[in-house]
Amino acid sequence: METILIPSQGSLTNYRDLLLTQDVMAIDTETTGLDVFTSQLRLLQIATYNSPVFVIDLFKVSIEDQQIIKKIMKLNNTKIFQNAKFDLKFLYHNGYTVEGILFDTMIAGQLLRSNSGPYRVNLAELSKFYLGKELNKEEQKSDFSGELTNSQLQYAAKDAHILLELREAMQSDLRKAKLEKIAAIEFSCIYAIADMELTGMKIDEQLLSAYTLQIKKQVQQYHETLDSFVINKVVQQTFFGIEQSHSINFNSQKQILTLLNENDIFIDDTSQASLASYANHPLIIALKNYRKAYKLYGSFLQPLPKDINNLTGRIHASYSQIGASSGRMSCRKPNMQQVPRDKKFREMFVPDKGNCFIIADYSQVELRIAAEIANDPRMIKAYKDNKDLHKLTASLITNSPISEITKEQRQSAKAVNFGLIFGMGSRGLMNYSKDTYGINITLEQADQFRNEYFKAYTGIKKWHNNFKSNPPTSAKSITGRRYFYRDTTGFSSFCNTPVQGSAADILKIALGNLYKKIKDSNVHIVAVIHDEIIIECKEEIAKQTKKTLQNVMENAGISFLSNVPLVADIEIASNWAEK
DNA sequence: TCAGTTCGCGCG
DNA sequence: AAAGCGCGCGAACTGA
Repeated sequence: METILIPSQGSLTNYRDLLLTQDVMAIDTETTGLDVFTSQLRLLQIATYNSPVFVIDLFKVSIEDQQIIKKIMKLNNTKIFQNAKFDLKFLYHNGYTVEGILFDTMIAGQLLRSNSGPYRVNLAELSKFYLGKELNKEEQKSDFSGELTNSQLQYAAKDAHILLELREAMQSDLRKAKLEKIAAIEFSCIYAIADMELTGMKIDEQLLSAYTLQIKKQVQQYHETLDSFVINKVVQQTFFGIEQSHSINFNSQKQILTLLNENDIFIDDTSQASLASYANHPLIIALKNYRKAYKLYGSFLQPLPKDINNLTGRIHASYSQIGASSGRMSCRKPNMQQVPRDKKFREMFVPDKGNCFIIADYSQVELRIAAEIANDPRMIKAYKDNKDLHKLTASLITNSPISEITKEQRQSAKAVNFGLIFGMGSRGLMNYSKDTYGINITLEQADQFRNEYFKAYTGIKKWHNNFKSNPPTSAKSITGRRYFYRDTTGFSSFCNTPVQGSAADILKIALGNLYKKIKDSNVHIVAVIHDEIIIECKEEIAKQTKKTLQNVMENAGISFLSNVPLVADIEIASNWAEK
């Protein structure tokens, strides 16, 4: 492997034509740290098939060469990265716009991962597994902020160079496994995700601190209420000796259980399901209130300030593109996918001045997909006719006309639809009804519900029966994403995984297509929550952007769903709560 | 003492 | 035979 160090061994201007005519290039970067806002982009390595690897020191590169790099990055060719999101964020943040078709070896590794495949998808592991080559990882964590050693430069070049070979091996495996479609989908939305993380989401800090204070008080209040139920004051042994405590730890399930016993409540654990049997007991009510308030305070409000970036004043959450085995994304620091629905929480998330949000989510996308996959005639017809499936289900299980279905009945049917399709049993249904709606039904009634349900939805019933008689060892989503089940995987997972995964596939198609339409404008994706996309743009272009988003989302399933239409509910909003 | 696990619960 | 699924996070708990 030959290398050319820029600028010490020459200028890119000497290789201009060569570089600008490459159909395929592998790209890697070295940075002084992991955080794009506080670290610097130091090295850019470009490997191609018919030239040495260019290792460019961006601290020292000339203006002319910077211009050439910009042109290279904008080439509409195939660009190979290992974890492209990381490099893309740094490149964009440093003024290098990247275009072209991506091939991400990390994402490919995750898609190809099987029972026999590598569990980890770092470059060394992929190289070992797909090429049988050991990669020295010694230099990976080295410091790239000062003078660079020869070996640092060599390893940097090697990391880019190996990607060319790796892509060939992985592409062939993707083809063999019929994973090319889903790979193209995953690759297409990396740009969107990188842009989303870089853009971040603004939070109104004054609202945050005011609300934090308010909930903190609430926690104290409920704590005092709980205190009043404590009969035997607890003596706590601490590291420093014995301390008389006037209270018990209400976060401790063990201590809570003791407290419940003292108040003549005898249950096995303190989960919501167990508490439900005593739903009207003042102690249980107090406990539920306390837990709710404490959860809001401890899990969301109190830790949130540390996730606000000092430099941008925004929240730049970190998404894991294939975070769930189903194919869904996951999100952390903070997890934007679990921000409470309470108005007070979501209204803290706001666009910049002069901007607005456009918030869109798919209407019942998983049920639509289940209808398609299970090929259920009644469900398909309902969706084709744009009927309300929840009302239909309510009508079927209560044996009353759709026109007489109450709001509450529809709401319950919603849970029934989701629960029963994904394998919930009668007992589960009974508990769910009790926990969620406070509706006490007997096991027999739940059983009756279930029977009526499957009498109505014959396709779903057949689909289920097939899993029962022939438990699968693997499965695929509508785009061909693969699932390999363990021996312990059960019936409900067979029902759920391909449906949840197909919904994720469709959302990712939408993301990829959306990015193509907005990349050259000042429109940015700021959050994605499973079936929901939030974008931020100037108020003046809100209406047309809304149209774009809606079209992209509703058309995303066209090549994979032939029997059910997709519907996106969409709103222009001045904060996240307005939906 | 501390890393790893479990519970409970927020979201879809 | 019976069975909703997928995450991340904080706090408590466990085990060596």
